[in-house]
Amino acid sequence: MPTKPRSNSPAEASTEAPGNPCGAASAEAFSFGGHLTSTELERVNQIVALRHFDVRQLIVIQSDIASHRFILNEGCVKVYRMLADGRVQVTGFLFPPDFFGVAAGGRYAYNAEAVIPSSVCAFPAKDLERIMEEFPEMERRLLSVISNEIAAAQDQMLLLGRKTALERTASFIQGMANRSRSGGDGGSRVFLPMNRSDIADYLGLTTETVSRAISNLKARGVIELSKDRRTISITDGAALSDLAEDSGQ
Amino acid sequence: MPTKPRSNSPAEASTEAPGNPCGAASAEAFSFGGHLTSTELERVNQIVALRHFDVRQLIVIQSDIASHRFILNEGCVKVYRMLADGRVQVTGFLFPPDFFGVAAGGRYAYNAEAVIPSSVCAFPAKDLERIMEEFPEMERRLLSVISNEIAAAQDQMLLLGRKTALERTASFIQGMANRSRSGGDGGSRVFLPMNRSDIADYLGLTTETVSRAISNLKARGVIELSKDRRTISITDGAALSDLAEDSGQ
DNA sequence: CGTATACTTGAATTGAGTCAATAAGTGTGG
DNA sequence: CCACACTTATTGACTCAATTCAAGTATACG
Repeated sequence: MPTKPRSNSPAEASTEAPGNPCGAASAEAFSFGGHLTSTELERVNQIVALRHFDVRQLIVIQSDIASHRFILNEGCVKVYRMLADGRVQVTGFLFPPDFFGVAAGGRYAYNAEAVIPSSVCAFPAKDLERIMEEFPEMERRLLSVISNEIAAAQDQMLLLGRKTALERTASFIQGMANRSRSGGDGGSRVFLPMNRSDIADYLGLTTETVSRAISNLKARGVIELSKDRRTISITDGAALSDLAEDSGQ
Repeated sequence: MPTKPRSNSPAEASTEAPGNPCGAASAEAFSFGGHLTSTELERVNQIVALRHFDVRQLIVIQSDIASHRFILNEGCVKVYRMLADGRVQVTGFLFPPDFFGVAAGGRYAYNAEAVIPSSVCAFPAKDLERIMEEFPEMERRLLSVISNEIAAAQDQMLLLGRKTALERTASFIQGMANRSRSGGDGGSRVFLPMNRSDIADYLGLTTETVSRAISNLKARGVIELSKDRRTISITDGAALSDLAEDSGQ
């Protein structure tokens, strides 16, 4: 028996709302809390299906017809683009209860792949659209989610275009810390579910450079690394912020 | 008298729809064509105001309260972020009839500055919101516009994270050519309203590197430069596409 | 316990940046 | 129309941050 049992059965993933595999995730993602009647919520539940994905399994493929929209229920997903010769740029990491599957011109705009075993709630795009027409509240919330996504994309462009390797790595660690903080976790301990190669592809660097930058931060006394090197403790948050240079944010 | 007179008076900008300074721009941007009654259109016109901006004049400032939304009526606008030490990343160039002024958390997520003398239609955000509640059609259209913006942002992340200077420059020229093509212009001649420094800040390079890349493309016989170096003729579109590596698009 | 995978570290290379000079284009005023 | 200044763009020489190539080490896993 593995030390960290993973949820691979729909039964386990649906503990929060029996009969609705995605209750918690969908409600949280669309900020329904109290805004939908049980009838309305049931409407959403009718069309949702829970799907499981193993590590490195593709969830959506760029340029495929965008038949579904998704909410990440458990795990971590990387969103990325690829050039013909194999160069990869990860444009974002998703955590529960992130929404994805946005399309441009009826087709998915990116690849999405499970970074660790993950489960997602899948909504047929057509059904979701119909429900959105009924509940404009939902559409407005989606607009706000996507607006934030644009702001994040612009931050990432600034990082990729103008920051040094050390600054990129510091920004990444700080960003992950902010996410897990809002997710309820204590604060200065950050778990990184993705490997160095995924981080490198997100930061526009190589694995070696990411590794060197992390070692550099460790040597400066800004962070500490766990034995498995996937958990980072921030020991000097001020220094990390300085390096990250998050001016406007 | 200058050879290319610019429209600096509201009167000249409102030729298309007398009494409504932004008729053409707002209708086109929201894809109303035929979908709004004259009463509804009038509602939009009531709240719009035309504003003029000189070269390098700021239109919106990052982190200011996002009181207005805009549609570019004439000219060209650069959207950018800046680090504390002055490093700049241009996240996009806007052309008529692009929409901008999207906010995250009630505040503008970026700076926007006129690249050439420009005019914009300004809508008070509150009024626009109210109108959107009345006409969900508009909101859905905005959602689609923003979705495309995310796809473009991801393309740009791939460019900034993984493409060489030559590939970035080729991608930029091809992107500008696509824009002006859809804008009605013939095809292989592209006018670049922005200077090399703005291009460099968009591509995550320096002006020198952009200049070298353009010279390289010229030497390869892919493009030709006009005397004023702001108009590019694409002489080998296939070679340009190969260099740009626009896999999925 | 041994093998595979992931990560780190070192040395050499290189693409883009920096610094510096030149060239071309624009605008002004005589 | 020309001379001058000013801005913008190009080109060259050198530097450096990050990549590439190459070991080496640690951790996970069967």
